[in-house]
Amino acid sequence: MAKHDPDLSLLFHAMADGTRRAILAQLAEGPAAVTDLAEPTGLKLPTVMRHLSVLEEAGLIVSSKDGRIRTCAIRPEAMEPARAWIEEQRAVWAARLDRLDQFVMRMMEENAHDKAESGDKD
Amino acid sequence: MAKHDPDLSLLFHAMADGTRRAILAQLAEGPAAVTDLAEPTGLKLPTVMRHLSVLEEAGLIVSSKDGRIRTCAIRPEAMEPARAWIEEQRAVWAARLDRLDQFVMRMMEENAHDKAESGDKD
DNA sequence: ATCATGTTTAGCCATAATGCTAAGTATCAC
DNA sequence: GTGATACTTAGCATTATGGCTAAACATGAT
Repeated sequence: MAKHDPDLSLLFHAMADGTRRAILAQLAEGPAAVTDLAEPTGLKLPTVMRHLSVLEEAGLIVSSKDGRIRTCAIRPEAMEPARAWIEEQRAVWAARLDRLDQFVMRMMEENAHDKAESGDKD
Repeated sequence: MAKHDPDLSLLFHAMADGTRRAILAQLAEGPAAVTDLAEPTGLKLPTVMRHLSVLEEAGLIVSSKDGRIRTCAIRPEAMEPARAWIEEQRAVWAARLDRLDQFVMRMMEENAHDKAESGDKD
């Protein structure tokens, strides 16, 4: 339970941009070259390059160069920590609700006992 | 399939900060007042207030004021779109792998046929 | 060798994000 | 009312982000 998890911050930050999510979505369909990734965004190449390096530093993609073409590929397993963190919050919250539930149940039972002791004839 | 999904950007951006994730984790255990949320962070109140408003604008928390105390509570269902987006990327990627699989299978079959036609005697 | 193609680097600009302090407002306790 | 408590607002400094252009570099085609 690290208080500051830089990996998670990098991950979420990488996914927090619409352009980068579009790039990831495109790469989910298959590897692509930098130019092919840039075209649908309508942005200039250097700008796209920067997005790509953010994605790569977050571990969400890998890339390799063959000749003058750099091919990028998604690494879907890199999203797992993000998914897991979200899941854990849900789990903690659910556990708390369970405790609340049990608490309420106990209160209701005790209340029933009290009523029974003080006379159930009403 | 909106190209630019501002909600998702807000969500991921809100979760991209360690302090905010710590606050969410604390709130998963139960509602808390602003001061109680500020204390473990070591940050000043105005700074924490800002983090809280980022979380609230993303829909991740709600808050209400009773007297001079503002109580914040998590809204775990707000994380669902983020979880769903991650899940969809995985699904698209998995579907692509399936297609690749089938492609390879077909290639292998055709290759087998070719060999059979041109003579299967080794 | 020359030229087109596909990045890559460097540097600039505008805006947004994260922290702070100082001063304000509202409520509760006396 | 006075003072303490719990935010809230305003404003400022620093750094990060997201876009651009212009120029460099590397490779493939002629």
